[in-house]
Amino acid sequence: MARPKSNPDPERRRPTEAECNILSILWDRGSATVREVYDDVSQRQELGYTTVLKFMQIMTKKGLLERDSSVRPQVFRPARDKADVQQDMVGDLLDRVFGGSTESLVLGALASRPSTPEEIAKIRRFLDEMEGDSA
Amino acid sequence: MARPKSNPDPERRRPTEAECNILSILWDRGSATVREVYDDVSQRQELGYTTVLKFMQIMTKKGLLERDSSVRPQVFRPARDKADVQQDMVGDLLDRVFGGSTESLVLGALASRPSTPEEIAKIRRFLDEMEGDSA
DNA sequence: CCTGAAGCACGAAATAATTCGTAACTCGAT
DNA sequence: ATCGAGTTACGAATTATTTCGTGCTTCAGG
Repeated sequence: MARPKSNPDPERRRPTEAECNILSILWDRGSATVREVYDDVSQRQELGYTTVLKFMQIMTKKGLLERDSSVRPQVFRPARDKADVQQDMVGDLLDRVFGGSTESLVLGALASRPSTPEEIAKIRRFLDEMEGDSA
Repeated sequence: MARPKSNPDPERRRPTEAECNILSILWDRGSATVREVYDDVSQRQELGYTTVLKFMQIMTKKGLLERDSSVRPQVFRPARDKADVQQDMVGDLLDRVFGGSTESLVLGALASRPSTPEEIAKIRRFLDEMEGDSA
């Protein structure tokens, strides 16, 4: 029963919640050993060392991370640019929850957090740039 | 092994992907029977009737839907406002993927889709309103 | 009242995600 | 060469998600 859904495109795989936590750290550091990621994660979450290791192994298999096994404590780094993945994920949410309406999403984002005038100004500036390019 | 994570707050549960599909329909219609949701979903996805029913039962248990069993084909409706849930979900993504940076998210959203000048104008108008309120 | 089509509840199977334990491996200090 | 601490691989348990099948219930038409 329960025929599995057709194998999803490995390139288009979105990181899960736990994977996002690890990716954030890797994006900040550029690269890191399991121990380094573990120490970082541990500051806000109780999680075993081997759990973090396992995640990073899975993520490597999924193509989210790359691994350098030539050095002794092996070093991992993100396989994709932060901005790329972020864009994929927001695009995903856009389709799944906001019916593709960018305004609704932006509106929701702004409403979900108290935004400072500086942030608003930055967004405005970005809108200007967009129009400048397209016009 | 694998101690389960502490039971998540049922109020703060985010709908899964399949649940989002059904919620979208319910938000559009206001309320609907399983048959109606099934007919709608079926137009773009091959999915059994009882599958849809099961989802809606689970969603009711999770508090995402409310059910009126007093009428014959029972009628379901969303338990929470679309805007509320959307806001929760975008807030979630904001924290998990964008490090809480609203500009980054908005920027990513705009970059992920070709936006029309009309959309940009609407967003700008919304920014105006926000500043008007807070100032 | 009887019956068949539609509705509904329940359980179960398959996959994905989360979390460790254990055991094998590696390497610098003795 | 050896030993112990840190590293890595592997498998397994548990929960969540997705997907139906089966069988009971209900009600409108005869």
